[in-house]
Amino acid sequence: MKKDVTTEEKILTAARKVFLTRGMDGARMQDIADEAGINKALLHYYFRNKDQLFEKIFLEVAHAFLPRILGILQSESTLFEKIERFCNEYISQVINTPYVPIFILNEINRQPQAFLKKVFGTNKPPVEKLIAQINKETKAGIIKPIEPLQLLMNTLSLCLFPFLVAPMIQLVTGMNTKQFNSIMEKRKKEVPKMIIASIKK
Amino acid sequence: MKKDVTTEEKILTAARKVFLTRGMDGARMQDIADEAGINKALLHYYFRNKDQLFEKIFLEVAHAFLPRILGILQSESTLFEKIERFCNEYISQVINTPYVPIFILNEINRQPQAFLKKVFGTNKPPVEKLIAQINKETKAGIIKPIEPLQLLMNTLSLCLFPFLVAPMIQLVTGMNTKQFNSIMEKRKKEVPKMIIASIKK
DNA sequence: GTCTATATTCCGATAGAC
DNA sequence: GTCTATCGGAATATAGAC
Repeated sequence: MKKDVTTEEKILTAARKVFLTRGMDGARMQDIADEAGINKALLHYYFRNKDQLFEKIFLEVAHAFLPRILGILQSESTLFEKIERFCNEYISQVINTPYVPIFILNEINRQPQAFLKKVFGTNKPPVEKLIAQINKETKAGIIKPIEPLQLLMNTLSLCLFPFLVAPMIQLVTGMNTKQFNSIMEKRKKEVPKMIIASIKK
Repeated sequence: MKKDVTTEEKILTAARKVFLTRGMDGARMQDIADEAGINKALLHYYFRNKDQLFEKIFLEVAHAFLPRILGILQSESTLFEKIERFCNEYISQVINTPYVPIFILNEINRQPQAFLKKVFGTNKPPVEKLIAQINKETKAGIIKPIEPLQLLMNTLSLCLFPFLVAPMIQLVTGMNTKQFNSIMEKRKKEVPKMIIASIKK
């Protein structure tokens, strides 16, 4: 039995749920308290105010979500291998954290510069290495000429966008979450196939 | 000179801007009043309350954004032509209304069923015809077998997702809006090329 | 640490003069 | 139609008992 969850953990779990689904502006401290099975005062006892509680959740979520992308893209594999691994692992991950993409997206919109600093420090995300690789494989005649940014946008678009519109898709098609996820499982193979086909010589 | 903008128009313009960038929860009536150069009381004089003002903006924005998709997809063209026209026209449109996609996305998330009803009436979006066409062209041997939903997701993903992450892209690459838009201009040709290549026999 | 009760702030909405 | 002033409720935050 794991009955000894600390109050702090209960709060964080509840806050994660509420913030992810409602966003900073839409979330109410009362909702978080209810979800955690405690009262509002206790929230302030553990986390001074709403901003700090949100910050805690945001950093945790963002760090679990974003750097993982870069880890794969910076490895020593070939470009084709990277694309395959990325699509596969990232779709797996997002299946388990469905509300994260839109949450992150909204934070980027709310304050782009603060976002970048909080998530990557003062520096920008390190994609130079990947860009160099794309250019190198182009010159080597392995892939067709393509702007690295376009390739990156294609990959992220095809992996992430469906999750953003998942509620709509499920509503229109009548699918449940399980069925939707199995659609996304298929994309783990189809997306890299499509991308690689578009750049392979 | 077009100095005779009515107060109502000023309010609607201001409200559109504030709601699009901050969302329903994040928007303040005071912000809208400031943006319009009037005071709060006048907002309530013209539009009873915040909900009604939001509803007005939402319907206007959603109707300009969504049904246009279906218009193209329901026409009498071949599938390849539809894909080309859709990407071309939709990217053009979104270049002119950059905050709309994320705004729509958040509304879908806030209340999926209400959204569907408000935008498409009590019925669901009429995509049966398109699905039939895809299946027909598959049997005719024109395209490879593909689930219609996957094709639809691919197309929407590649057209829309880049706009959702535009703030981040601009921040990381140092591009301004004009430069970003020219990237999207290129995609008008590249995206349909990529999609068609993936299904052409 | 956890609660109840209360203070404080913010924001949508209304009253009423002009 | 437009304004200033103000109300009233909701949400965040604090005080203080246990």
